Amino acid sequence: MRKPTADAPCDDTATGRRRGRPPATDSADTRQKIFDVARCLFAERGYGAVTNKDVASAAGITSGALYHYVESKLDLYVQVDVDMQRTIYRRFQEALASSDTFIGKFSALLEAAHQLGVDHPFAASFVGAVRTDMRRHPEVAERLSKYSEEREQFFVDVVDVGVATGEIAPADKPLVVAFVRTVLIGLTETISETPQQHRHAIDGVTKLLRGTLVTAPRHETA
Amino acid sequence: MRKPTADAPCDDTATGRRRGRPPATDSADTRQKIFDVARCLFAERGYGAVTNKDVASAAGITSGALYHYVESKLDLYVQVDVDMQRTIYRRFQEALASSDTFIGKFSALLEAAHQLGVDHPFAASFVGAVRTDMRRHPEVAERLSKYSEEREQFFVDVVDVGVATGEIAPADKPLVVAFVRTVLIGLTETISETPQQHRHAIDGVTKLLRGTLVTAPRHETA
Amino acid sequence: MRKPTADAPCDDTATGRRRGRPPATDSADTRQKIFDVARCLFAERGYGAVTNKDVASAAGITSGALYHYVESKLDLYVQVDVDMQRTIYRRFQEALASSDTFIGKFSALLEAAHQLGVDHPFAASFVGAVRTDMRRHPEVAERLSKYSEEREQFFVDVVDVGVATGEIAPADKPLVVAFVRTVLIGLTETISETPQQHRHAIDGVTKLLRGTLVTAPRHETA
Amino acid sequence: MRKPTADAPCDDTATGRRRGRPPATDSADTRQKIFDVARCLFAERGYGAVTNKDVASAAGITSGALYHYVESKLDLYVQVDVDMQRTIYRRFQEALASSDTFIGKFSALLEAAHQLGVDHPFAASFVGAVRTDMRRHPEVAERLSKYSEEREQFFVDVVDVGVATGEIAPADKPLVVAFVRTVLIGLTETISETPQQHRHAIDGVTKLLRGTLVTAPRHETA
DNA sequence: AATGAATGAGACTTCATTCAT
DNA sequence: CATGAATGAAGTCTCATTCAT
Repeated sequence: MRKPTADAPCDDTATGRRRGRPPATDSADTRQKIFDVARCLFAERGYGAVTNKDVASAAGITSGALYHYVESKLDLYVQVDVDMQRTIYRRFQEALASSDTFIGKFSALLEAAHQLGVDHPFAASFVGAVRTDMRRHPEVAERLSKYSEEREQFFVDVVDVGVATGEIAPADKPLVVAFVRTVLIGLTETISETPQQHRHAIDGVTKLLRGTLVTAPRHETA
Repeated sequence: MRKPTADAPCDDTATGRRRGRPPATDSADTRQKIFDVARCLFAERGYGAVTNKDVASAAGITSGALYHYVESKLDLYVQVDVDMQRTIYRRFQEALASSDTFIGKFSALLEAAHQLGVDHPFAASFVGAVRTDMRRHPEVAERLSKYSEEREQFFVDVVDVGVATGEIAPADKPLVVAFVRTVLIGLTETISETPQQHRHAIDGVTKLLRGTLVTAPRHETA
Repeated sequence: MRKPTADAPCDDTATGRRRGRPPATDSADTRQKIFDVARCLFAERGYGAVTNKDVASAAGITSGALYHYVESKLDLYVQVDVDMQRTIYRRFQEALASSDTFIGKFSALLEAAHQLGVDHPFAASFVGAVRTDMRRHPEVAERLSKYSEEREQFFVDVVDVGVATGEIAPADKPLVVAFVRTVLIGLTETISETPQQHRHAIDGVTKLLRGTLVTAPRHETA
Repeated sequence: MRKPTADAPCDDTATGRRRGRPPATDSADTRQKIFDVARCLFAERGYGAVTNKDVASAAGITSGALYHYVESKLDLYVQVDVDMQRTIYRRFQEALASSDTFIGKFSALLEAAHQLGVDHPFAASFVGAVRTDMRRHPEVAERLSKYSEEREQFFVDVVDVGVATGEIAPADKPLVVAFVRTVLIGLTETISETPQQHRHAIDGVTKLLRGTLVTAPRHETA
């Protein structure tokens, strides 16, 4: 069983090595290492600011050797993203299944997002990086556009439940969709900061939804 | 009066200069043009993906001539950011002054953010780009870190008002700070999309704060 | 008036130089130098075996500076070829105009080919290199295919004259076309060797056409 | 009996090995396959544009395994060439023995060249590739120069026969040597095209030698 | 005999920056 | 003030070759 190394910081192991095949090498290990460090580096610095050499030396190989595993830097990025999607969507689907109401589903979603950040910090911030990289690099956008469209539909589906249960007035639907989207994007963007702050943000949203975060001021003045 | 060009898309071509060399090739005009297009380009593609040549040719000059106005690409970025800060903070201070309550101030803040997006679309998304670029490019972070710290304090100050007015329980303060921050970041990230969606997100937050966006479901099931 | 430097050997001038713009530089001179050395190097070693650095340092610049003059190595190659076509076709058209018979035209063509080799040795052998490079590098073939089709038609046109004058039996037309083509290709391939041998080959063909090169053996034995 | 695979196109894919590891994976089979595909690939694209991986995968092995059979890419190329020389010279010597006159020998030579092209199309165009590769790659030239000198002597020997039989005036000897060489090179260069055109070229040369290809025009005008 | 992981040199290309004019 | 020629560092990618297995 291969241990999940996703949580480790992006190592920068550049061990000098001689020519031919290194002894005791497991290809699957190297592949895993590459994807782990790539996820981490892309999450932190984005597509453009990460070089092949960065990835390779963090994975303990040379940049030429990367090409035994991926066809190009873009291909590496895409594969990392596809991996992510799988992980995230499984968790999110489970979260959604845990309740029948909008508030329940949305809270579970936030909770899942938080837990993902705890379990796989780079995975979560990679998702934030992707949105930015799609705007900045046309070649990334082209390859990932189909996935991002799926993601958008996701928000709408959750809100539709709220309309069905009566929690949300049909006229408010666009407002809630936009709100959900804004909050999830905001959370994604801040996930790489302290888990404590992230926790706070989620609790804030949850409390606000239940109407217990903010009350009318003692004396209205404006 | 120089017309505000911030709203124009980042021209990617020198305007077809009719009638030979324009008589009013004023250094100030060129300077303004450079900053306008730089703001726009940096907002759309970030620090790393914009080249000096992109900026220069959109401003109608060559990349060598840029160095008459700025010391380096980084310097240009920083100056654009400083310009932004001034514009934004004036508006935000005005917004804060318009009310004495947390809800009032926060709503005004969101309104100001929205209006900024309408008046200067690139200015607003530039702010979002800066946060990302600071994470991705250490040299940017180093130069802009002092401003971003000020920004953080801003959120805290607003929430402190809510604690003082009794709208926010002292224990909830970190939750509200985190929430405010998350929403504002989420809004900044989505500002470059349709104004309508942005409007919806803001209205959603406002309604939610007032407790009229989401209600308990007709029949609780989970 | 710029002197034709095409005849000079491919210089390998690598003068160390400091950063910015070098003093007393004429862009047209550098451009001319680049094309001259490129023609020469491509002629000698072909598209694949010539590096940008080879061309650049022979032209006295760095390989990055090449990109002020051409968009890519392929583009450089194509431009050199286009230059060549012009020179060659002007000469060949003049040669063809000098006579009304097939033998006259063909002899004049061979003479023009020889003179071209004397005047511009690299130009002529570049043409030979092109045929090979088109076979070896698909990207070259794609860009130059239209020119090479024109060239083929050329041979046919010359032979058609011979059919019209009665020098060639209509049934022999394909044989003569193939012969003309074979000889011209053979000459192109050997042009980079000594001019004396080239001269001999041309004289041999001419004499053969006039029936005075080879006679029946004194006593036929086989 | 191993079937001659020289006529097959250069396979670019390992044959789908059905039924697991073939029992007769004979080292000699693999060796033959390597040389066959190498000859074909080098003939089509030349030394520089063929990679070890191209050869290996067309032979159904990996590029590392190539090194069990040859010491280097250059070594492979040289060995293919040595193989060629043997085949070609045997045929050419047979052709020369079939007649005692220059015209007879030269015609037989052309016929042998054509037949070689029909029997082993890649073999013949490989010879053309070698001449080019020797000019383009010094390392190739160094290894093959001794063979190419032998080849040159060959032409002289044939012509000497013609001088002895009186078919060629002694003073014309250099012209005929150069002509023979030009034609053979021209034929070699065009052999990879349609056999029909090749046939035409040879018939054209033969007819021309016998004085029946081109006659004086009906009315001389120039 | 063969694989396939890995190296290291070198290719093409981009780009921030410098500087003579 | 502006151009545009040029550098040099760096980035993506290719490839001949080596070698543990």
